Amino acid sequence: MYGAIFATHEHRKVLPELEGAAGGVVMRFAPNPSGPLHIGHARAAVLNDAYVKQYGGTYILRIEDTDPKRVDPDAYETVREDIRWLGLGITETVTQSERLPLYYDLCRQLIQRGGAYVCTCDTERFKELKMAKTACPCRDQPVEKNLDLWAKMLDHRFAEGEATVRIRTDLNHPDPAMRDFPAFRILDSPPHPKVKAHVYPLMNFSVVADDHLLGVTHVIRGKDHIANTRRQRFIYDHFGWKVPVYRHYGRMGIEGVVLSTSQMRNGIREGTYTGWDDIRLGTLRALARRGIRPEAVKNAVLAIGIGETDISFSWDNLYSENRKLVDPVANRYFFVPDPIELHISGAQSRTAHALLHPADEKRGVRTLPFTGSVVLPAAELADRSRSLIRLKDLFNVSVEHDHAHPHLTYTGDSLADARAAKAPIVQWLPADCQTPCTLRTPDGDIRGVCEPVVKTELGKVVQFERVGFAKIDAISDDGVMAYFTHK
RNA sequence: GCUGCUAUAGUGUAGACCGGCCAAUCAUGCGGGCCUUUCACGCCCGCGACUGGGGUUCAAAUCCCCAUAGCAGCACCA
Repeated sequence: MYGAIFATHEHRKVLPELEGAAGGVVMRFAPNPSGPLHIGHARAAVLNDAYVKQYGGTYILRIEDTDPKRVDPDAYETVREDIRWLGLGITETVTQSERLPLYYDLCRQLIQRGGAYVCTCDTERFKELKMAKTACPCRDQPVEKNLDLWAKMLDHRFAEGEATVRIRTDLNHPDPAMRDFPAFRILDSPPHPKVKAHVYPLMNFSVVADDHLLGVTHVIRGKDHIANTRRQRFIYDHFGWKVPVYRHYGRMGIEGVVLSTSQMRNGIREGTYTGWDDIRLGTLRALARRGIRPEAVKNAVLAIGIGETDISFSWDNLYSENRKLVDPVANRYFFVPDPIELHISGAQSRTAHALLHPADEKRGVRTLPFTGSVVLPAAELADRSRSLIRLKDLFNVSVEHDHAHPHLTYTGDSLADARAAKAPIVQWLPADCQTPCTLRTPDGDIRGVCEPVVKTELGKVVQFERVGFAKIDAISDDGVMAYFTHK
């Protein structure tokens, strides 16, 4: 009977079926190690994860680090941590920079098949030809020459920009983006942090190579990859490989936070942000720091699904998911923002007991010794029409405003009286039993005081009664630093 | 500009492939009520949408066409 109290009876929508998935799937999450994961990554990561769980199979983490310009050496570990936090069922991990020889070999095979050629044209020149649907001179070189040029590329006989491998597609393709797109490039700098190389595969090549080599059966990715899917099909066709099943979800707008890795990095360097977990950022670690549970992120993302429509991410929905998780477990405490200290006339000293959780008496109580004076939120006294206030778990007081100074007088213990008078029930703290507490919100810090026992909740999410949920972020001589989670 | 995708309440989502059971689902949000020593949780009630216009049909949110809007791609990034 008691077990039912916290049960959520909501039936979760299942994701739409994927064709050809009945016998199990092989899927992958393929981030680029340029920084920590954010909500946008979480969508791809969680959706793929959910399908692997739904059909059974393997879930590959593939680190796509084939662009040394966009690799942050720290991100290899950062990404792993974020994935661990999300609780993804990764069964295998591969790193593309360790697989360069594989791509080189496949490239040679593709050239032999006539599916690719080495182009030594100037970029701008090629672009003009492409727009004019005209072949560049390199396109008709014999296979032998292409193989020779490819060997020279690997031999570092070309400098950056002097040679590139292109996939032979269809120069008359109506979409210029499809026409003989590049597959390998030469990069003299920066050096790759993990491997010594100068010839790098471009995403469309390495992705096809790995999806095939790793046996990936289904790919869920954003619709910004639709053109890539189409390009990749040319490579599959050249090799005669089986194409995975693709699904492209729509663009997701996320308001109020910074998601751009470069913007975040600059902001951190310049001191605008305190770090990757600054609450103004949309990183998973920022959410974690604020007290958002990974399951809430998962649930919110699954509810969004894989629709192709562009959507805007709803913080309300995420908060709602998180509240369901956190409300049953968060202990309750008093936090008095903007406190003003007042003496209460006519009251005897006594000790108040307040439940740590209203639905679970067994968890016990907090004790608040009242000795004559209390602090109350200034906002509660701003309304001068209020004549009666109940201090939660203590007693009722009448309020009289003598000019700017409110005077409180004890009027009784009866909860019924307070209810009858429709008196607000507010949080308070004994004047001599409180700890400074800062509540950090996206709109700025709120200074106040909280119960001293909050110090025992370090790292946990609590609920400040009538204020909202907060994660206890740090304890110091200055008091408690709490991060506002949501109402 | 070229190529393509999408269009259901404030937000997200179901229904659309196989027209009728859809005067359109669920969640969130908002409003009201109940419960309650929190403005939390829970429960109840309510608000709120098929982008527009044509067409096909006995019947269209669902199929077709046009318009409009949004988005994506057109990188030697992923």
